[in-house]
Amino acid sequence: MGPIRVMLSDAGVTEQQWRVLRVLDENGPMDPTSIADQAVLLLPSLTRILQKLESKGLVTRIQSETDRRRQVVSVTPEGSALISANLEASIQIFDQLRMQMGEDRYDALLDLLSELNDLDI
Amino acid sequence: MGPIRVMLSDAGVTEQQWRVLRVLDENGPMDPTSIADQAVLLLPSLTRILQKLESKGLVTRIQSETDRRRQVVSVTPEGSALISANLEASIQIFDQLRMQMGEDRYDALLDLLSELNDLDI
DNA sequence: GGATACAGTTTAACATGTTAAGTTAATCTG
DNA sequence: CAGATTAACTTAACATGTTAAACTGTATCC
Repeated sequence: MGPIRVMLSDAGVTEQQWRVLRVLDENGPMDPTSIADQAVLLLPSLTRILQKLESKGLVTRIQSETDRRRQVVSVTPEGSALISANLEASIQIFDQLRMQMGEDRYDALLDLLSELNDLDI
Repeated sequence: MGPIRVMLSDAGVTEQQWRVLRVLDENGPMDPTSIADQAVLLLPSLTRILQKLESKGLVTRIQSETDRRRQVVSVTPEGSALISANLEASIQIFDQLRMQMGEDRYDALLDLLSELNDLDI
């Protein structure tokens, strides 16, 4: 189990749940479609993840008033606490990986993966 | 659904099942641990995949005589037929992707992913 | 204004990812 | 040689990936 997963496992969330929390933390309240896009998740996966996060009390969902098909997902104080308790360590772990691979190669990898993802083959 | 998945779906196998078949096709009969290593799959996943492939009649498993913990997995004639019926098209699809990304970038991506995998973070 | 198409999510079903625990056979050690 | 350890898989349990279908509001268009 990689160090990230160990850390998150201790915190009680999975990698994908963590990713969703971070996206919300960085962008503020937003709708599932946008979250899925930024967290690189398909909507059916996100649906389940949001249900889990909601049952854990880490996020809340409210129906949009203007368009009742649409939701707005927000982080709860508990969710914020979990994020700030782990953000620093999470960043350090990825920085360490970046150093291990070499910054250039690490950045190149992210670029290439992003390019591949955009090709949507 | 990407073109590879479309093709394999028509053939009745998943990407992972296809990967296992190709590894066996290239190396001949081999044991699950080696297959898992070459196909980049964890053993529990491979166990289920081999069960599926066996139930489809695409591979057979026999217990090793010298070490009865160990198995030897082989492709059946039906498995070979499926491989030769799809190998050419499969290669073309990946060649096309390689061209779309540019050979250099495609090769670089494979290198970097392999490097990341070896770091086993 | 009602049938119809479209948008945003959710459900369902099946396959794999991931970790821990279980099983059986081989090997090591005192 | 008996008991402990290791090896090779398998099972189990839970989470996500992936595709198709369903569901519920909104917008459209004759």
